[in-house]
Amino acid sequence: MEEYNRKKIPVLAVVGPTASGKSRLAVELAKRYDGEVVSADSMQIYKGMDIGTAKITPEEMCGVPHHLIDFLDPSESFSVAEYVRLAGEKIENIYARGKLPIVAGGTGLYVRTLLQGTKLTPGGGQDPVLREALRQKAQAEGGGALVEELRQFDPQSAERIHPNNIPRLIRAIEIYRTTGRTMTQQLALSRSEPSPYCPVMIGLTFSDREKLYERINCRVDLMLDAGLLEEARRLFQSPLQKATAIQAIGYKELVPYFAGEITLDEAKENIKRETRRYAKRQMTWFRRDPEIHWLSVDCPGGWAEVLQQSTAIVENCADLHGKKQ
RNA sequence: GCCUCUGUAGCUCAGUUGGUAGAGCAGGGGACUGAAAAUCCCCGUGUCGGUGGUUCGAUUCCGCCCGGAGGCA
Repeated sequence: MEEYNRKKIPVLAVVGPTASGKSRLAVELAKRYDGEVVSADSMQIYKGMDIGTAKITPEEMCGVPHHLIDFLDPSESFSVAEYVRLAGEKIENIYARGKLPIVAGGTGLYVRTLLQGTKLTPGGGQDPVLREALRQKAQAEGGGALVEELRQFDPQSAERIHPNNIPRLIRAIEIYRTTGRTMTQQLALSRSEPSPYCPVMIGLTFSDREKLYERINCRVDLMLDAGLLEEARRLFQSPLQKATAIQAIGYKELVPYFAGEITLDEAKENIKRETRRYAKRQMTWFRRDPEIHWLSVDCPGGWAEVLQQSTAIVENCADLHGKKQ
């Protein structure tokens, strides 16, 4: 077992809800342990979306190399599969150079899929035409119709996915139609190989949810002050269509304001509310993982204590910091 | 000072011809394998302002007190 783990790549991961200080902690730990940061954030990948995604600035990076940030045009779509592939390459490369890979980000799906070593078949079946057809079918006949269609070949998924969750139903059908494999089979297949990583995870949280929300509210105000409106205007000038970027909180809530349908204050409140809900969903995602070492950002000892605890966690894992001897 | 209206969930309000109450929003919990900052599921006990009285029983009726809003002086 020990021998087996040796082969795995040690990875430090910093997760948690938005505005909890992940980026900052990742940089601190990278400086201390000669690491490089691999972002796990589905929106910070986009160029030109800096303020609204709270993207780390070059100054804040303190010279620590950051990967998978700021490299894609907002009109391009992206997916977990691409993320896992790119992040895997980065991690291997960082490790090969004798440095510590630090995965930091709040996109639970990305973090889990990457670190669990989920195997996603290359080119694994996307069919925009089929998607559209299924979407129309759902609209005309309801989600139940998709459930029935899915039941024909994948009764397990038909049972598992709620009839109202149209995108998931579409995806389950799409997998089968394009690969010949059912989603159930695909899930089993993707878990068939052990993860190539040996992750140590630190989760940042708040003992008091209100504190988190105050921080979020405050940060949204700062974003507006920093020029979020201009950034959003620029973003919506380009044709985004169905790109991932239009889902970004902080931007999509401004659309009705630009259209003159709501006031700026209303839009601002909407951004705050959506961010709060997002943070809650992130917590749900990460809480489920028993491997995470949780640290409270609002602990009595403050940031210094968080840092101290974090280093204790790293020191505790020989693979992370002792690999160079 | 007098008169009228009003005080019910964090907020805005329903409601109970007297048998201790329910919507929307906010909020909470959960799911999550190719758009995930997305998508979806579940969750409503609160001194019915306080205090006396009538009553088998009061949040509901009556008195007084306290807090709002308006009107007359």
